[in-house]
Amino acid sequence: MGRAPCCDKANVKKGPWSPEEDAKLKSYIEQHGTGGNWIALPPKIGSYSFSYTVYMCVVCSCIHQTLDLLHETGLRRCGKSCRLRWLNYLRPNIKHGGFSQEEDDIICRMYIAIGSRWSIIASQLPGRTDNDVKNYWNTKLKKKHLGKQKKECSAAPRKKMQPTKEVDDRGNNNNNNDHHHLGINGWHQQLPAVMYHEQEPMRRPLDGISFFAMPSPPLMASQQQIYSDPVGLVPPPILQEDSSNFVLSNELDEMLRFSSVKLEDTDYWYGMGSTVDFEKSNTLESMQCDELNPFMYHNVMTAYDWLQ
DNA sequence: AATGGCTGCAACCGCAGGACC
DNA sequence: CGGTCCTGCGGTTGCAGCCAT
Repeated sequence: MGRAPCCDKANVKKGPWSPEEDAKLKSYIEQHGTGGNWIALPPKIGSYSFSYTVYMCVVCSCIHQTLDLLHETGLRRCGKSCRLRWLNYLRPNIKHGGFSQEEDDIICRMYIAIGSRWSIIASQLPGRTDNDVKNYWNTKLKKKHLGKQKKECSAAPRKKMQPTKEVDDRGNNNNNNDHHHLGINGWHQQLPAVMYHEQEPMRRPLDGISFFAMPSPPLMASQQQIYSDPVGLVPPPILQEDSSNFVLSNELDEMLRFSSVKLEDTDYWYGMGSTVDFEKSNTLESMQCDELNPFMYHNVMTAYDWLQ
């Protein structure tokens, strides 16, 4: 049995919102939504998601219950569309316009650390929505950093890889919209399986971790020579070798304990995709040099050898 | 001035996972 | 405990405006 549609699609308007519709929705939410105390409620995970949940409970339900009224006023949008419009455009304190250099840096470093989890990234950027961040990455930052990488790659030629077709997880060929894409997503499929590990899902939200001060994955000097940072995002390593022990901040340790260090995006610049998962047993703090280093080094060297 | 390609962004679609029954 | 529904999220699309020719 299929899922019931979220709304009566035949009677629901789609497409761009008019100023009149915006005004109606805003006024409706101001009257019913902010009139309640959902914003003042303590967050469950982060104020962000909890607010949305409560908002949807109140507003979506109201929209359905008062569909006739809304119909009379001409606002015939489904709850999903209303939510999106509110979250991405109408809610207070939304920032529109250019991103600052600081925001650039945060987006890039978080993308390297956690990938395309736009809502988490956006939660670190007050006034920005996940949609904004996603669009900004896709239209500006990705190209900006790929451009840098291409320069570096041309300086050090390596085995050519063929990004012949973009193929998504469902096997669809996405070439027909490549004006939006850079044609690199399929590269990992040409690599030896050992180099492409499934990305581990995060074990829990990254609450309590400040990404403003988030350290990048540590690399030894020997690795840095090979696995250099072509996009210029990885700051100098924060660890020091101390009698074969790595000295790491508690923050990094905490981060790695519950998630994984994702090297995928730096890898992408070389056409690789790999994830190093430290989640299982040891914290990095307790790892010996020869435990950690070969683990990371293996992927790098395997990839490097293969590319020669 | 016309037109074709490119870009940016708002909005939609569909899936994953959790809540609920 | 399995089925259904709902919500939030990331991926994708459509289109308006800009720019080069």
